[in-house]
Amino acid sequence: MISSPPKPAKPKLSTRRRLIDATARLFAEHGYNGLTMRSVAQEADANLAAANYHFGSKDALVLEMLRERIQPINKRRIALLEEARLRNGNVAPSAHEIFHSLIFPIGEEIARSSKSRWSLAQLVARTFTEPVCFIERMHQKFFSQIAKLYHRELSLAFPNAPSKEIHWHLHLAVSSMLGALAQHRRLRDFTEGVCSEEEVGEMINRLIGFVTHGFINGINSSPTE
Amino acid sequence: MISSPPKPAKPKLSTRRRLIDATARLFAEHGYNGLTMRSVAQEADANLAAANYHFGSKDALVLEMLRERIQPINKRRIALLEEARLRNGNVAPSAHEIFHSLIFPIGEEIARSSKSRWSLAQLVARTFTEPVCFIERMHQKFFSQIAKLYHRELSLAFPNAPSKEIHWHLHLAVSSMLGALAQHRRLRDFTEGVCSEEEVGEMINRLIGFVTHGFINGINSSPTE
DNA sequence: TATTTTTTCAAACAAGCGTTTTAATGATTG
DNA sequence: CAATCATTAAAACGCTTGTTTGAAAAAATA
Repeated sequence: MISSPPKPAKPKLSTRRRLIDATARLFAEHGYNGLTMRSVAQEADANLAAANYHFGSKDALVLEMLRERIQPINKRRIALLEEARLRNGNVAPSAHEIFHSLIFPIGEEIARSSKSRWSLAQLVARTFTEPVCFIERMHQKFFSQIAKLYHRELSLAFPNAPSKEIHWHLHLAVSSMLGALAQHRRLRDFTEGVCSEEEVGEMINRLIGFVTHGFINGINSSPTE
Repeated sequence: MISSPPKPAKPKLSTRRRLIDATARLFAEHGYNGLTMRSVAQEADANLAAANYHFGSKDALVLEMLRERIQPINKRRIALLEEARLRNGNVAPSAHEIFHSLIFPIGEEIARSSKSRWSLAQLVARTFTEPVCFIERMHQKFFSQIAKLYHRELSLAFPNAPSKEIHWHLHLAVSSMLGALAQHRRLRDFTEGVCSEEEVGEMINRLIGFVTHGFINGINSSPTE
């Protein structure tokens, strides 16, 4: 009897794949400086030299991980904006639709990556709070055009609002989103156990409403151009 | 002719003082892991061993710096709340007054520390985003009672709102505040030069309005108890 | 199967880290 | 002045960091 070779229950992913995933987990939890090549190797069940072999350096490894994680979110944002535009018959999307398209894709990704649920929230937030300068450069590369896009979109939704006011309140809205993502893991402690981190959907929906109202009221209570 | 001994233009502050100030600057800029004892010594123009001599360890040094910087802000918050209560004749302060008391003291401190203006904003924000666990513990120690106080205050202002809703939206408000402080230094980049980090007062006032409206609308558009 | 090419592995490297030590200096007190 | 204390200073400690090396193993190609 020729037995087929026993397939391992877990067909091991490629070393490269495991390295990137381990990097994402550890970066989200410990930040750039707290992430070490040795901890990545251990978490990925790989050799210490593997990461340098596949990516060249720690910087390149983290950069590749961030690119892989962030780009799908940005593409989804643009798709949702386009959807809203079509649904309205080429009329400018509302503030709520705009901020929905900005924030909702993050909730989708958090829900998709079922294991270690809200680590992606931390990851996105850490991208903005990390003091390491090369990450700042990366952030600019990935987000500056998105920022421009949303400013344009909001200018269409609020044609009478001065450009500077839109800049100000978009900045506040984005900052609030990042703050909420970064603080999400402290939700239970902060609320004395009343609210749970499990309710990611709740958080995302409330956050969308929060920044939408904050933005609208800020724009309306400011001098028109 | 006996000349009086030439007084140095800058009467050097105590080593301890210089170490704490240098720690504040470097912690705000580089975070806990990016701050090294050697960089502190250099920034403070002191010997490497001085920090260990005066504070015992890196942890103790950072902790003492945070305590010194944060406690005045919290005292001012409580004082402003008390002021509002007296002004209203013991009637519960409004949401705007409550969030004003929460956020305004930070703007005052930023304005007071004229040099390196918004580094205090980063410092406060970093307290919440640092992954190092002992800082998390410190945060809990300093802020958990403040959080309880504000929840109580908001419950008085919105007697019909369910406690959980107040928890949720207070969390969002605090997260927004921290996000805005953390992102403040990117204001100019984010807005393509339209808004400047110099306008700290502008930022604080807009932020107070932003979270107040976000909070009120969030509470009002949620089911009453 | 023989021969490249790619990937893994253990070991070592120099550099930077927080901390400690020991001696020298300065200030304070008797 | 002498003696005690607090502070500064330079050097070293053990440890961890990112990266490199050279040989072994695996995979791919011919």
